[in-house]
Amino acid sequence: MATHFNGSPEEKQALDTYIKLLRATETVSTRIHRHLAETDLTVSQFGVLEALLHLGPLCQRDIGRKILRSGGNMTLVIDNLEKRGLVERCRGEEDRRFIEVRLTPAGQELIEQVFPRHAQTVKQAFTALSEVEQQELSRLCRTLGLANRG
Amino acid sequence: MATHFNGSPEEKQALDTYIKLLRATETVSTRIHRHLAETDLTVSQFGVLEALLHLGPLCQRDIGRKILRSGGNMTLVIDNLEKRGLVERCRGEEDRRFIEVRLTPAGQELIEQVFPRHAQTVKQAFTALSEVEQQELSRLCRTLGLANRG
DNA sequence: GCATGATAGTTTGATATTAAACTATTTGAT
DNA sequence: ATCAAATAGTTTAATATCAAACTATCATGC
Repeated sequence: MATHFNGSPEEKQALDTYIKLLRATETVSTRIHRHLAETDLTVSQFGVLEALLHLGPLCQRDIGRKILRSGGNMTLVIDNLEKRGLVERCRGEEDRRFIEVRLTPAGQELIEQVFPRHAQTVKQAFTALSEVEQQELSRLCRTLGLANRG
Repeated sequence: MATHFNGSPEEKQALDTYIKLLRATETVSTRIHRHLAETDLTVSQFGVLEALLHLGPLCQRDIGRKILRSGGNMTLVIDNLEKRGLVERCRGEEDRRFIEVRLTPAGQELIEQVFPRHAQTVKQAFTALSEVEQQELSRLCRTLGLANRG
C-alpha cells in the first residue's frame, strides 16, 4: 500500500499503519454489522440501545459522544427508536435543555436479547488474535485514540 | 465500556478491544479527514485519486475493493471526479465490460499536491506511538483484517 | 453456435450522515 | 435585572451510501 510514495520513513510507516487500521476496522465491522442487520437495527440504533443498557439513561448529547455521531443525527436515530417504542424521551426537570433518553421495557428486552449474540459475534471476529495480542491491540488503540481525541 | 455486561471473559476482552479499535479509528480518521476537507475532496474521492496515483489506472471494481465501497457507489464517486476533470474513463478494448479509470493531468497534479500534506497529517496523528508500536499495531490489524475478510 | 451463468457497471429507492442555521434554555457578567 | 454567551436539541439541505434490480458483455458447456 502506498509503496510508490516518496516520503520520509516515518510518513511511510504511519501511512502503512493507518491503512491497515482502516482495513481491519472496516472488515471486522462489516462482518459484525452483517449479523446485526438481522435484528432490523442500524449500527447507530444498536449503539444507542447498548449505551443505554450499560450506562443507564443518558441525554442525547452524551449518547452522541459515546457513539461518535453528530447532534443532528442523534435526533433522527432517537426519533426512529422512539417510533418503534424502544426508548422514551423525558425532558429534564432541573435543566429543561436536556432530554433524558431511557430504554422502555420493550427496548430493554430487545437489547438484552440481541446483545449476547452481538458479543458472541465480536468474540468470533477476534479469535484470530490471542488474548495477549488483543490486550496489546487494545492498549495501542487506546493510546492512539486518546492522543487524537477532541 | 460494556463493563456491566455479564458475558464470558473472552467476550469481554473482544468487546473491549473492538470498542477501542472503533474509537481509535474514528478519532484518527476524523482528525485526518478534517484536514482533507480543505481540498474539497470527499474521503472516497481522495481514496480513488490516491489509488490511481500509487497503483496506476484501475477498473472501477478494483478501485471499489481498494477503498471498500460498493459498486454502485463507485459509479457516483467516479462520476463526480470525472465532472471535475480529475479522472477519465476508458472502456476496455479486450473486454468491453471493464472501464479503465485513470488520472487526468489535472487530477495527477491535484493528488500530487494534496498527498504529501495528507502523509504529514497521518504521520502527525501517529506520533503517539513509537515506530515499534506502529509496526506492532500494523501487524495486529493485518492479522485481524485478513481473518475477517470476505 | 446458442443458451446459461458469471461479471462490470448503472440506475433506483431508501436511509444515514453531516454541517449549518435555528429555537429554547441556562449561566454569567456587568 | 438584563443582556450576551454558551449549551441542548431540532430542522434543513446537500451528499453519501448501500442493496437490489437492471443492462451489457464475456465465457462455458452442450
